[in-house]
Amino acid sequence: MGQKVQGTEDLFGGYMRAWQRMQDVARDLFGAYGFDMIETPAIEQVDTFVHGIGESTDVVRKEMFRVFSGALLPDVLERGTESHLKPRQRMAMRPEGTAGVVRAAVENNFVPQGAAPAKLWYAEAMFRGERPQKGRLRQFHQVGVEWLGAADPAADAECIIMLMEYFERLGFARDGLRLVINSMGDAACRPAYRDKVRTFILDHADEMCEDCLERAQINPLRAFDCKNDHCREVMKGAPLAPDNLCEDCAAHYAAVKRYLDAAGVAYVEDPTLVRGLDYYTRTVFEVEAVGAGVGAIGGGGRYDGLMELEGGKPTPGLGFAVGFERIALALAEQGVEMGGEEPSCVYVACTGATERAAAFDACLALRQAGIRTEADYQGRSLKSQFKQADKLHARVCVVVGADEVAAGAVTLRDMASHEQAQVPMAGLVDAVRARLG
RNA sequence: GUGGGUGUAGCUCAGUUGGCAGAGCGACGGACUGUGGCUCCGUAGGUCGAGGGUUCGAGACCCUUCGCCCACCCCA
Repeated sequence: MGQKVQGTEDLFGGYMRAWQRMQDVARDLFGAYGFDMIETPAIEQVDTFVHGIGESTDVVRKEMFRVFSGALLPDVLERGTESHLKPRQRMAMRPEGTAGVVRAAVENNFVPQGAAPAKLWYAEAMFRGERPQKGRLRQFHQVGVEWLGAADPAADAECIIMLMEYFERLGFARDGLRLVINSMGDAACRPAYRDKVRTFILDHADEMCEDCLERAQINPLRAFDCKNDHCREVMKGAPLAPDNLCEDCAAHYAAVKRYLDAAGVAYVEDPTLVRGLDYYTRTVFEVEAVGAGVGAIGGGGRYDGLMELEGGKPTPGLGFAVGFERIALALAEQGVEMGGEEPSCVYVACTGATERAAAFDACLALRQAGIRTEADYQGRSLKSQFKQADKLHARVCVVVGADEVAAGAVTLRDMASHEQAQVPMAGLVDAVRARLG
């Protein structure tokens, strides 16, 4: 009995085609914006993620799959610590894509001083040790982009515009999407703002839930996300990020909004939008499919300090990631099957063992011409071969019978129109091509 | 990590107070011997998630265990 790991899925059939379509559309669209594809390792040193994502985040604290070789694991278990391990022996499976790409950019010097920005996109599996539920798996797939070396607010706007265009090309109606934006400030103004929110929570400590009191210590901004109605009510009085931006951040945010307005992209400003990863600065955004009930289907923002955190020179950056599984769910709920139709083919039917060799030749010729060709390998009757042809969505059926073999020909049947004609074996490929249009 | 639900044919699920494992769909074959979709007829297919227990007898009751789903937390 096969056993897969909890919260993982096999990708095949229409689901596989959907994932490939995500990538095909990304290649076309992101390519037009000047992005090239990159693939980074599925395992990285733990520090790559810890530095980038942030020590205080849930992703790092409880959701990362740690990787030890079979030789190291007993040792780690016995000592109850990994502190004796060398950095390269402490690894984790990537829980998101940005940290690895930024690490790659640092190591390979993608953005030398004074150079044009590096623009990269990826389509990869991510791993998080959470309990699975709808739209949340432990191995899931994201398409994302990272744009390193661009400080211009136009880059923020272009990123968002490209993201919305991407959703549209995948089959979403623009009014079925909700784009939410906010600015979280930068190293100059965020720490002070954070402290203000912490102070606010502590001032209202007797009214807040325990989780929020813990958040006040670890990451106070996340109290805005609390599901507790009373906490939400209290937090309405809390200081808001956009009101606490330094001059530069305020100007940047205003410019981003101007560009979005100019491009006619609708957005909702949510001064309480907080993203769960620590590396974000200034612009953050999220997209949800209205009524899909799967959470955000994409999100991202600017991370001007991340290159430095990963050991590089100060370099601005921004990007986003979208979740394949959630997008597939959300589209399905809107009646859009992302995987599209099953492929059609040409079916070669033969009447018996004597004609099998000629059918074999016909198959090879068609396949060498790049035409998807199927045939019977179970000795079925001609009638049931036609049933098979129908199930396989054959547009043309090539019949190889005794008469045809004797005449050095085959019969072509157009499955939709029922038209039939005999053509010489030598002209098979051209005749089929003509039928397929 | 916490809480709830569920597991019977390829799929969706019935299965009464414990008494010979079922339906629909799908698959396969056939309806005068070289032609599909519709219709009709027929056939095959199950370690009832696994292990143990109670019983003359367990899919059902008890214990254990595993898988999966949903929700919380968090996030894509």
